[in-house]
Amino acid sequence: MITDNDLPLIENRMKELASKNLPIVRKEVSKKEALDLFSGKGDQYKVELIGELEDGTISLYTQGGFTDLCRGPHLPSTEPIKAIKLLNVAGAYWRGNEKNKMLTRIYGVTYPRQKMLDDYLAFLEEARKRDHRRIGRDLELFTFSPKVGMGLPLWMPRGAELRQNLINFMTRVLKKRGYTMVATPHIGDVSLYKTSGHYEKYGKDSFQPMSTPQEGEQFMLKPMNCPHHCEIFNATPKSYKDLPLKMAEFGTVYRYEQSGELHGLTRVRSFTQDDAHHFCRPDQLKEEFKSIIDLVQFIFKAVNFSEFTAQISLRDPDDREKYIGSDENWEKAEKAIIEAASEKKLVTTVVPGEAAFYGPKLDFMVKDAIGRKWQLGTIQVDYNLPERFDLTYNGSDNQKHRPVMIHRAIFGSMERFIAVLIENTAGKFPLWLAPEKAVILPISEKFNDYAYKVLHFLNNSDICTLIDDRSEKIGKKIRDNELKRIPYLLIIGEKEAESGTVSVRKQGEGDKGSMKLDAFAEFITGEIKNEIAW
RNA sequence: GCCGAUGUAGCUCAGUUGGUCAGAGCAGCUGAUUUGUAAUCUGCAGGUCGGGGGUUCGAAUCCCUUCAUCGGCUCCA
Repeated sequence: MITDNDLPLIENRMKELASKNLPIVRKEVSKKEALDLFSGKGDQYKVELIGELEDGTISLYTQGGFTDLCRGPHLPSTEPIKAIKLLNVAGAYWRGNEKNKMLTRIYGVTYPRQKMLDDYLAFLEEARKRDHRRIGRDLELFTFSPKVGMGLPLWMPRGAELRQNLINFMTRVLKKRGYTMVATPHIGDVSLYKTSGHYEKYGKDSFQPMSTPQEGEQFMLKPMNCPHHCEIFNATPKSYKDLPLKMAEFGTVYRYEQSGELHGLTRVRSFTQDDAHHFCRPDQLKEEFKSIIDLVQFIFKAVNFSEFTAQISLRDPDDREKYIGSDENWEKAEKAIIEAASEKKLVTTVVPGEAAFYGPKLDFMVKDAIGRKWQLGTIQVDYNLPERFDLTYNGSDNQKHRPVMIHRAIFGSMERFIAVLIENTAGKFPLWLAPEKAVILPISEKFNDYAYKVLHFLNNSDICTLIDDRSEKIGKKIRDNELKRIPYLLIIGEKEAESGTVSVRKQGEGDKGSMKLDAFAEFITGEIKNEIAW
């Protein structure tokens, strides 16, 4: 068994071999030769791989006394290998299938120069400081409690304020874009999810249904909002004039995740989606889809996520059993996504086999501090739920027609979005998102009266402000509040009290001079408007 | 769930081969100080060393087990 303790030994051996400047030689062999070679070595895994390769495409690489099966390419020799660091060891299922045996995989990096490796390791070190779990604790944004349960985040006051700022912003944007807000319960009858198909697909791997003591009704914790929204759609007759109908909810959902899957706020068992469903006519599908891409771009720009990637997830053509719905509808849905993305000039990668079981999707990913990609926004076309819930509208021909549904989330979930936001900003949130915009620092207790007047004035002006009236020296207060990443520090002493001003210090930038109190309030309000207006 | 690692006060960490080893700094509370742009001083309080079991005269230290966390794998409606 290999453990972390073995890594230095292996690393030294690698460096030793690299310094020998061994040539690495490629040789193409027949399938039979390859099979003979590796079965002779008793290498069952290589033999398995070779068995699936085409004769004539098999290449071997030899370095010193070691010969390996590999498609290549390889370095011409070990000469360029100058700097090696083995990072960790982890289990990995053979060929990525959890039904297979788990092998041991060693992760490492190498660079042609030691300086480049050092830079990378320094980057990893810096990235650890931006870990949202660490910042979340230091800035008192969120926490977890074993008593509440793993994977169930608790939003602390400052985190809840931040979260609410995002929700308020999104709500304003949605209303401007013609969405209507709804609200639905956290549980739903099992039959709801049987109708939707989720029970059959995920029922066994979910939190199990709870039942009422007298009636024996069966309820599930809501794992998604769409079935509830379908029932709202169904509650009143719909006309083609009502479409597209865009129904939005900040809906909290609960999903069972395996214990090893949980990860800070990015992978949790309870999370709040900024969920919405567009119910539209088939001919409106592409336009609706494009409008959502536009919304994603708008929101991501607002929070400075300039480096996102977009992925189109299609059905696995070799495994149609995994999916529900007709081939015809799948083809229509996939075509609509591809065309919409192309017409919006979105750079995408297409990945077969990654679709949801009911439809293809377009996902937007943003990286965390150490470069892991997380799915945030998602747009999914769905012909199935409208069938299953028998959703209809009256067309201009006075006939019943079936709408198409688009599921979409922009943030994805508040939890994951904020995690990525924290890692991308290192906790230095833009003013409009910051839990508190300013903190007042009186030089001494003598100025507390004026300081509290300032506090009340700002809070009454909808500028969330704190006061630090501890009997500490001003340098200490500045340090502590800088570390809390509060955007503006307002220093108040004799001069300010006499002139009705505040001395403004911007987080991370230092002294900005003094301003009249009302001018400061206007300035802050203006800054926030600038940040989220465009 | 699987593989590996980690788990000492709220946080960051010390604790030699098992034997006054339960400690420090920061945070907290006291008192003093009333301070002009990134750490004022004093005192106090805080931990059944993740939980449980075992080995031993004796366990934070060794073994087993369990829980949680971290890095991956798998999964992700």
